Amino acid sequence: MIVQPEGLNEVGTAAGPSATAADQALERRAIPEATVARLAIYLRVLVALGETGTGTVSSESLAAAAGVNSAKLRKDLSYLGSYGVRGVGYDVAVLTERINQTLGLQQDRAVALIGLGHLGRALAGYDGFASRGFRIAAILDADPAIVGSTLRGVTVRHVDALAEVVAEADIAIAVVTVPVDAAQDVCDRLVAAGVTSILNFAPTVLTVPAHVDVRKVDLAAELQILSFHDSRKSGRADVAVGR
Amino acid sequence: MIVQPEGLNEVGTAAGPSATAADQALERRAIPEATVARLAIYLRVLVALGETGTGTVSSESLAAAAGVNSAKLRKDLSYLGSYGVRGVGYDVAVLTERINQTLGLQQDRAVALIGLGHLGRALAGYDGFASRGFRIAAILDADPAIVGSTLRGVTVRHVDALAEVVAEADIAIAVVTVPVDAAQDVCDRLVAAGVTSILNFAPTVLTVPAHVDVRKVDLAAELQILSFHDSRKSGRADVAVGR
DNA sequence: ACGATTTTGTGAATGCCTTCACAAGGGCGT
DNA sequence: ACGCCCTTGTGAAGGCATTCACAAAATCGT
Repeated sequence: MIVQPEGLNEVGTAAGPSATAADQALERRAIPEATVARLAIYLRVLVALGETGTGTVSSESLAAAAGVNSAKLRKDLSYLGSYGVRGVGYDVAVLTERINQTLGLQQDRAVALIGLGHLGRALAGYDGFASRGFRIAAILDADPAIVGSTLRGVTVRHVDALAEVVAEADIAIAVVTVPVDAAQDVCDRLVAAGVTSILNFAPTVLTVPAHVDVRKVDLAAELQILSFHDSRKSGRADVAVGR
Repeated sequence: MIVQPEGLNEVGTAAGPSATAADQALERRAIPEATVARLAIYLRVLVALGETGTGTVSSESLAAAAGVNSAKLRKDLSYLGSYGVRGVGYDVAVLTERINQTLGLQQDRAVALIGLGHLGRALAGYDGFASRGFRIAAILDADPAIVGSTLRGVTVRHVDALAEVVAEADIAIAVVTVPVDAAQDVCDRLVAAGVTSILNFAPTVLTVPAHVDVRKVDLAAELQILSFHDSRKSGRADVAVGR
């Protein structure tokens, strides 16, 4: 049972009902948020298929591998255009490329990592970022003891130099792993420096202007959601207690 | 989960003498998945308010602090019963307690952590778990070099002992931070051992029986979603390239 | 060349979630 | 006590997202 609706993450983009005809032509139909989230999954499966030498794949089997039903997958892909062949399926290489393009993964992107605690270090060492075109171009922290040290070829800078660092490396995406108390402040500075996308691991709601996207990863909340479902399965102890 | 048991969907309105008191106490209305995810956020805000000594809070200000609109918040809370006072607001302590109860957070829960790489270590050291009633009761890894060492008072066991460890500590929730290739195998073993809720950090789709809940945290996917929105903001370079 | 077979792409139907808008309820001042 | 003001709780409406189900391609075998 896969309990994961839209859950915690929300992107606040007001993509807008006000698209011009030119925009329409250039952009195709607006891609639903739920579809974007799944494209990333399809992409991973496609890359894996490509590595095994698979040339084409049907919506049925691609959907199975991605854990969704095939109608949904086909509808998702239809937002990208018509890239399948009836009676055959999708060309793995072509579709991979098309999704990469749609997600804007063709250029590699400079990412700043703010906060080098346990989690920050773990993320710095996570191959999944680099291998998908996200290059950690800057690491910032507030602790003078680690500023100046080098991690994965990147020198740790002080968070007070945030504006310069962001400008130098042309950074648009930041990953925030600072303590809760510092999160909104760091966030404000990032926004002021021109960052437009933030992945927030601090367990707090960040307030940002409308043009900035925030996605939140909230580990404790994830466990609490599991706890909710779990307590409903086993005996309903909570109900016995409560009125 | 979305089991949707009895047909109590159409809740009798305030005046309606519909369900018996016993029914109310046992079942309540089914809580939408989207609401459950937000309860965790409300809870965090409420706890913070409680610490500042705030006694009551209106839906308007609680909603603002949680980053949602007030109608949504009120509807969410209405699934838990009627705990507000018109003209006044919600009692912070009462509501905190009620959400804790709903999420099944009154008992503390034993969690197993499988995989002690960078991310696993970071999670082991994360206070947010322990402080919310999730006790890391077991740590497992496949590397003989670290099996036997102690982390945060817990001795690392070999992943082959998974079944015994789960049984000993009565574990229902597992956090999986093993490499992709090992994830499905570990998952299968967890399920066989009786674990019913899994938080998966490995970037792969886990296949599980219907009675098991899986939630996935996919860091690379999060960045890709940000990338999508980002590339639509800045100049639309991808569209210029692509057809 | 053509029908059988496969699989896509998509209108239509359905269902879930959010938002609106307001009646009902509760406290407070006079 | 009474009326005013505030805020909840919730029907109803509106929007998205998912699922259904089938016509429209495209291949393959004969």
